[in-house]
Amino acid sequence: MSQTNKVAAWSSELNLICEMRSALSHLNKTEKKIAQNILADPEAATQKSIAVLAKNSGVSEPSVNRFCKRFDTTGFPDFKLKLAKAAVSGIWETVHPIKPEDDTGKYTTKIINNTIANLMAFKQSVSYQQIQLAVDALIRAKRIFIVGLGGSSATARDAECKFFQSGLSACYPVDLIMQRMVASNYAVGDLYFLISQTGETKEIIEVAELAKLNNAPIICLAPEISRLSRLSTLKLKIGRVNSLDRLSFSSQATYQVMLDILAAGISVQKNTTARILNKDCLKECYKVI
Amino acid sequence: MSQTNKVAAWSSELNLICEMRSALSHLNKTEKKIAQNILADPEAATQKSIAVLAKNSGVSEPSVNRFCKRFDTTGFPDFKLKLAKAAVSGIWETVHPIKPEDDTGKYTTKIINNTIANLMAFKQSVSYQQIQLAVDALIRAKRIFIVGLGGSSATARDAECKFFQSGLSACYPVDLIMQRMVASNYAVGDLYFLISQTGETKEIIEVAELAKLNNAPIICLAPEISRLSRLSTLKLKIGRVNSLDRLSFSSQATYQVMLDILAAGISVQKNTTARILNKDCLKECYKVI
DNA sequence: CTTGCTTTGTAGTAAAATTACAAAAATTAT
DNA sequence: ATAATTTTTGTAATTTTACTACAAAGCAAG
Repeated sequence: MSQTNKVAAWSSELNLICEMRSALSHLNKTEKKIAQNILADPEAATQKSIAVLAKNSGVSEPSVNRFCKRFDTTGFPDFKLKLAKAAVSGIWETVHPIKPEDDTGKYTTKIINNTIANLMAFKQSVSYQQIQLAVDALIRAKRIFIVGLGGSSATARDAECKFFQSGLSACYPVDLIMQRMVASNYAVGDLYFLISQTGETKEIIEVAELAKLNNAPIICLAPEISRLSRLSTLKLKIGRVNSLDRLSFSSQATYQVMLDILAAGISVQKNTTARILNKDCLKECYKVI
Repeated sequence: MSQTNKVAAWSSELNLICEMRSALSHLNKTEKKIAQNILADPEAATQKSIAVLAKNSGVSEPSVNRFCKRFDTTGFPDFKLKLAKAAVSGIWETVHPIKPEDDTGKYTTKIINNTIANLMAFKQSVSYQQIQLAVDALIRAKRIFIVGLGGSSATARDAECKFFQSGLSACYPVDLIMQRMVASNYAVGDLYFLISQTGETKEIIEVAELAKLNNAPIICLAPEISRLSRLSTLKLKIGRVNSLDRLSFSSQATYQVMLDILAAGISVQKNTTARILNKDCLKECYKVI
């Protein structure tokens, strides 16, 4: 049967919505009607019965049922289940802004939820390859210089701690003059790790440009579309769900998590794990901290 | 109906599996049987019919149906749908330790999931009253001195930024000598905000003791059972899900979120929101950063 | 234009979920 | 302790929902 082959071609496992999208052009008119109806609002489709969906699409119930089975599902209920799973990522995209009239409980849960939403979005969009490349570069580097200004200065300090704890030679020069000095005195083996929430701050771009003059490798933690990103060799992009709304910094936590990931990667790759996982050693570490 | 009230208490919005977990203790035996059966393998439960699930749990079908309705769903199919959504994220699971053999994808998702798990736990355990008290104290204070050492120094810096942006006079003295100076020169209106992941670091306890000598108010961000906590006037405790395992810092993000919450609270309460929410002003801020 | 194939819909069937009601258990008052 | 009341649980019937078999319509090739 030619249909069975088609099925194999469509089904990929990961995301039913994506599958439907990409299959759309290969579908005949009845199937297309159904697909379009579902894709118009997948979330809503998960709440409908087969009868409603069939009527809305202008086709018969068995057509819908057959449609479902072609997407590697056992039937309509199973299809809805998989559709719901696929739609999940979208659910987290709604970020609740904090309002002046919110009470303590309200803004507290909102902030936590927003942070979780950002992390979920991050989980979807994160590129393992980029992380792998960054970890490799960090381990290979003889010296790592971290720069972050204003709100990102805390993140920069955080990076310094975490990289250092993972056994790398990381340094975060606090003042701007030192930062410029560091950037313009590039030596082979140096690596610049630049952090910015906007990727547009004048001073950090200056630092990047100075480093660039020496063809130094630059890793940046910044929005994808930004001047800083364009100047960098390796971009660790973080898709921000939330708006510019300053009352919810929730995307900043994502930056921190990215650092956690890099630190874990470094430790794993350097096989320093054994030493680090040792509890006694841990307590030693904490004493120092 | 007392049941309807119960429902309100359980349902939270985010994750059905988490809700079930936390509700477990308030459930009667029939409900508990069902809950445990589902929680044993939520993914599998989404594939079962109400009849199978009822039989497996050793209860009747209507009991399962009633159980579902108590969790803010319209019935069994809706429940399964929400369960599938919750199961897809994989975040309900108890923290996964990072292993040396983990590949990039593995440790990346593990760290993100762990962080989310920590945030979920935090959401459950957080005390609005404590936050309210902390916000009040911070606003009332003439000067806020923040201290954090080692891994917490980044958090301290973060606190400085966020409090300052919310319009408070916050200062984070970087070196230990300055910290001691600040602690021993208490003036009326001063407030000490001490951060520590362990609550046991010698130097920060020293700072706390110096402040204590002058009967200064101390807010601490530290584990509940710790020396630092005992020395403090107001304790912002953060329940940590994860172990001492240094490879997953995931609890640190929770500290940052706590700061976000406090900053939001300060802004909301000071009614500075109008100014801050103004986009142009925001861009100005970012330029500076 | 007709034969054979594919696609779509109708009607009936099976399964699943829900409701109404009754029995059992637990709680309270006497 | 026991009867009365409330709550909880289960049985059986009902309703809804999804599926299957089959027939009609549409389409392509001979």
